[in-house]
Amino acid sequence: MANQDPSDLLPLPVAQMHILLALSEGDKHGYAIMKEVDALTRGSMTMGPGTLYGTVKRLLKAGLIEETEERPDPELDDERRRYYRLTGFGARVLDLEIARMEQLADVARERRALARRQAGLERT
Amino acid sequence: MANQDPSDLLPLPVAQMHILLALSEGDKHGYAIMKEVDALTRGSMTMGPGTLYGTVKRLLKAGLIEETEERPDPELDDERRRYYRLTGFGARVLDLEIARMEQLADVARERRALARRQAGLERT
DNA sequence: GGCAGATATATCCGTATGTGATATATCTAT
DNA sequence: ATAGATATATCACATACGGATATATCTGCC
Repeated sequence: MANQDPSDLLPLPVAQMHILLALSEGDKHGYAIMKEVDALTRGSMTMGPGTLYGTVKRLLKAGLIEETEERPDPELDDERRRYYRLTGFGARVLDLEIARMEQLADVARERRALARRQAGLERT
Repeated sequence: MANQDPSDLLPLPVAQMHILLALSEGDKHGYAIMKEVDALTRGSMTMGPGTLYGTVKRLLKAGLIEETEERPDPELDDERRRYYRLTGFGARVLDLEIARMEQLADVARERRALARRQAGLERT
């Protein structure tokens, strides 16, 4: 799969970003990812099954995540589940995406503050 | 156009976000927006004409931006240009999107730091 | 005047991404 | 046993993105 330059994948589509983020906490199965995203965004972003399973497929293909055979405590397991794990490459991409968002948000906040100040002055 | 709840539009597609951000500095015409995005992202994101004009159309339709008849100094003008301006609604959406990105980036950074710490401990 | 290259807008089309609906099946608790 | 949550998967439609192409004007230069 000749892992290319991780920055080629930026900006990361939102759904991909959220899934990688959910997996950064530890291995998770699909349904758990869905609920995690829900919780993390306080319900302001609801990821349905269509988005989830479609995006997971893309992430696997791109090598950002991988399926793992490791199962938790068999007592707690549910054999229907398929667990996923962030790859090293996926983690690098996620870190870059976080940096991109921070940088963009910083610039944006500064600009908006300036614009508001100017709008205020105009009224004089 | 019955301006709905601005948070309904989140998360904002990347191209839309970048265009709104470019316009937050002041009115701009399409080509100038393209170059601004290029500059702002240090070339890591290049917005071609397809993305630009298509996205502008969507933003107009959604009422986030509007075309303005105001032209700068006619000496500096170029009659081919079409100028766009951020609407009040667009500004609100942009602010919400910035907040969303910041919040997400914060959570993400925290999680990644934690994950790295745990990866370090495992090696002991 | 004429040419080259940058500026400027616009559309087309293929691909990527996102989302609701539907389906199927298993698990859990009552 | 049966209801509702859990779990995965696919389909079809809609939206988003990006390269290519087209057309025309402007600007600087010789």
